[in-house]
Amino acid sequence: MECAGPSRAPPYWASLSSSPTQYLENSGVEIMNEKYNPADIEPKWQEKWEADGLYHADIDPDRPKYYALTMLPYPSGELHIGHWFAMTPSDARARYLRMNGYNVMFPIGFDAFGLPAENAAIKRNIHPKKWTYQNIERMRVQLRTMGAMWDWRREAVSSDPEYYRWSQFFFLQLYENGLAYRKDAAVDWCPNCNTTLAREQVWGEDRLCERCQTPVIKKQLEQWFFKITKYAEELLNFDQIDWEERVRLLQTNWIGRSEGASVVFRTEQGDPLEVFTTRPDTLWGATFMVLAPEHSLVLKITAEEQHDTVHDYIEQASRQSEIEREATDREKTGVFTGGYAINPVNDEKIPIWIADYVLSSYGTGAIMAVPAHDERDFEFARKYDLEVRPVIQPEDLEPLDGESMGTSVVAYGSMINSGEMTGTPADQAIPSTIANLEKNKTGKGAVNYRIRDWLISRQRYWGTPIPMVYCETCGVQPVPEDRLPVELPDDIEWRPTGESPLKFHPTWKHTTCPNCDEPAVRETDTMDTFMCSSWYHARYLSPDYHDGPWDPKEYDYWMPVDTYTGGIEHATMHLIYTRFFHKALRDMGITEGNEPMLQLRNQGIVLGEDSEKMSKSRGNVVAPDKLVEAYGADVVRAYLMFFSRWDLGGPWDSQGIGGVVRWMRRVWALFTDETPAHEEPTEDVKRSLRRKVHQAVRAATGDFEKFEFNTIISGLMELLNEMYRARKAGGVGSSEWEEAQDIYLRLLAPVAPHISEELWERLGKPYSVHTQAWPKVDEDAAAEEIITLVVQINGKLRDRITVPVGLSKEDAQAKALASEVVQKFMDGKEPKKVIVVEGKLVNIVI
RNA sequence: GCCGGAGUGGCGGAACUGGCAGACGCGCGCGACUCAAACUCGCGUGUCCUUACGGAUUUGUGGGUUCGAUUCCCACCUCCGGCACCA
Repeated sequence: MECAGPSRAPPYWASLSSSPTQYLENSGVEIMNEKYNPADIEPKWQEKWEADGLYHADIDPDRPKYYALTMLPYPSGELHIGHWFAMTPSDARARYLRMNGYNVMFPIGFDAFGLPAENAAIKRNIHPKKWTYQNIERMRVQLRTMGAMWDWRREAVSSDPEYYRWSQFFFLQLYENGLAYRKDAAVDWCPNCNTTLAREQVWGEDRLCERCQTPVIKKQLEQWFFKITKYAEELLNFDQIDWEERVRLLQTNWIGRSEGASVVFRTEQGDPLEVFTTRPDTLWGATFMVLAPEHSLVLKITAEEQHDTVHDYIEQASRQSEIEREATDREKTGVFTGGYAINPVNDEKIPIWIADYVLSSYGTGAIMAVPAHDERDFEFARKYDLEVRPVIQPEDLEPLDGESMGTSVVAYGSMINSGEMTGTPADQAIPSTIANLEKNKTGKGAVNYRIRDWLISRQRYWGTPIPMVYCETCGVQPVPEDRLPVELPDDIEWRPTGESPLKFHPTWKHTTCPNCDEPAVRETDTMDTFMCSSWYHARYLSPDYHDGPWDPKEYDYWMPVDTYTGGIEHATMHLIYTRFFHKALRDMGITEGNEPMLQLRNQGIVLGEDSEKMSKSRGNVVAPDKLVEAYGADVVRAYLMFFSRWDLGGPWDSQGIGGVVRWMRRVWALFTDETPAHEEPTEDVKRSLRRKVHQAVRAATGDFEKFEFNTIISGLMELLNEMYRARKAGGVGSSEWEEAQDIYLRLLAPVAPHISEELWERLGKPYSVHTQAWPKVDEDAAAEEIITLVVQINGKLRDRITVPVGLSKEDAQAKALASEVVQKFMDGKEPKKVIVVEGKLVNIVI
């Protein structure tokens, strides 16, 4: 193999003293009857579970259902360690719930449409379909090595015609309900992906394509949108779901609700000119208005003598956005239109400007400019020498002067220079102004949202065709439901031209109008793949169902999703789309309930050993297949749960996994070594073992509920250490020992399904450990009888005393004061105060 | 600029409701086994002082509340994430 260069990180096993395989072979524990060799047991059990249908989940009205869902993978062709990190703890938790009596469904499938397939096709001249389905084949094999409890009968692949036919069906439903519409607009375009993007797919200040990190540009195009804005308010409500705070915040910020007022100004020509403002209390300070260059009234209001200037500016603004995204310097520019507007609150005539700092896509595309109280307007006013008139006087500031102020004042305060409203105090200013506007019918309280409608058109081949037809006489026509699916043709040429490849197919786009039967043309754009993933959780329920997107019987039983797990990077994409989709379909009577997923938890990212994001070019990619080969799936699963907090993720540590290898080997050794005890265990040993076992059950149960997988593993490690101690003290063979073994394997089962099944069988217990009940805590057994009380003097730890549980405060105090160490530190002084916390400590204040 | 999160040993991390900080693991040190190594097992391992016994100190920094603060409050510093001409 060729060396990739000096910056390449060593492979993950390089720090081990030998190759992974040797590492395992050399590690036999002497006392064991047989070495722990995952390769001997893991495939064996995987085959048996599959043959037995152990993880099939079927409708069972007698058991509570539980729908556990992990985000479906994109079939890139290589299962990533990130997939393992996301999926194996989710699997463990699904198993835990199953052991708790739930009828748990844990399905899997593939998000199979998308750009990488097409890019691979262009690069390597392989059909996107072939590439995708080959990858799916390979990933099915890889996924099986996890030993997860997938119900493979539920597998759905979003690029199957039987799947996307229903994506098309939903498109039509949205269309018919006025939630899908076509609009000519300035949209985001990725010049590398050669397609438009949804606003959600443009990231950060630099406006980079979410997929390829290329700066996006603006293009004026006719595109399809979904009216997600209609649901903005409802999407802000998370009352019915248990989603992580950070996701709720991301979505809330993304939706960006602002409260204020809409105010209707009038142009000189008498046209209403509506603006949105969050500060109606500053209305009297509006000294000019600004329209976005694209605003529909611009040409009408432009005065004769300003025509050329305005025209040039519009021209320049549109060219600028086409060539380059927003200028980095951000110097505001604009021109006077020569037109004027009348301020409804004081009938004042103010000039109308156009400027590109006003966005056509937010609010009404027009603003009232109040330079005294808005930073942007202030900057603009000073640049073009426009009037600055303060109308709000904050209490703690010197009286404001428009001529001399060096910056705008955004703070609240009492109104000044505001006609009849002058003198209104801060807390009244906004509501009073709104009331006034409403009384005069010149405005009203209003709410605006930052979120934009979801642009779903993509100029690429490998996606769901948009089921619409354009007819010269009848216009835009939906494809009738009974003619779905509109299938993708296989014989296609991929030309990275920036236009949809379907457009260049010789015959595909030609069809007849569903309305008049005359020749018509198909829509050649395909849908955003987030459309496919907005409803896959429901297709999983019945992937082979033909009479609808899903079998209503299955839907009624399984929905909604009880727990959804996946990456947080989808917070403002998939996770917001899927909520919108569900709510839109609910309003059409297709889905039930207000939310598709009740509980959401997000894992962090596994970084390379160099703490950088894993990437082929950095050479820091950890390949799960190699890890499984070297250590076995159980070890990889357990290590991924153990190495960090699940919600945080963190750098991979190839040394650290050794600790989990050792633990698993010690588990194996303890359960397979049949050396009889040499001595009888004391009652203390047995009692203590039982206590530790039940305390461990309590801890593991709580940790599963809280998604704290790292402490589940550490708890199991501790319990194992405890069992080794008990064995040394002669515990083997007692009934307490047998209970400990039994419970240990049940606790281990969700985490390490193979070794626990193998050892369970070796103990002669009935197949399968995975259908056993999760152990119940015996509170009496878990209770402590003797505890250590901490004795503090002035809050400093001075002594520890051993006392029985339930010792009275008086006795605890007496016992603490009697301690020799305490006597020494008290130095003959009398205690001023003694605090006794039962079961915890005694603090003596002197 | 706005919104949010996080700072605990050499490292990943643990700590119930304000009550023994550092569980568990990695790494490191010493020892046993071995001709030797690896593996495995045992012991130790926050920092400083002390030969030792022991003591002091310690959860980003500075304050506050409290008998007692990693935990609550205030201010600040650093790092991370999101948004950003959103009126």
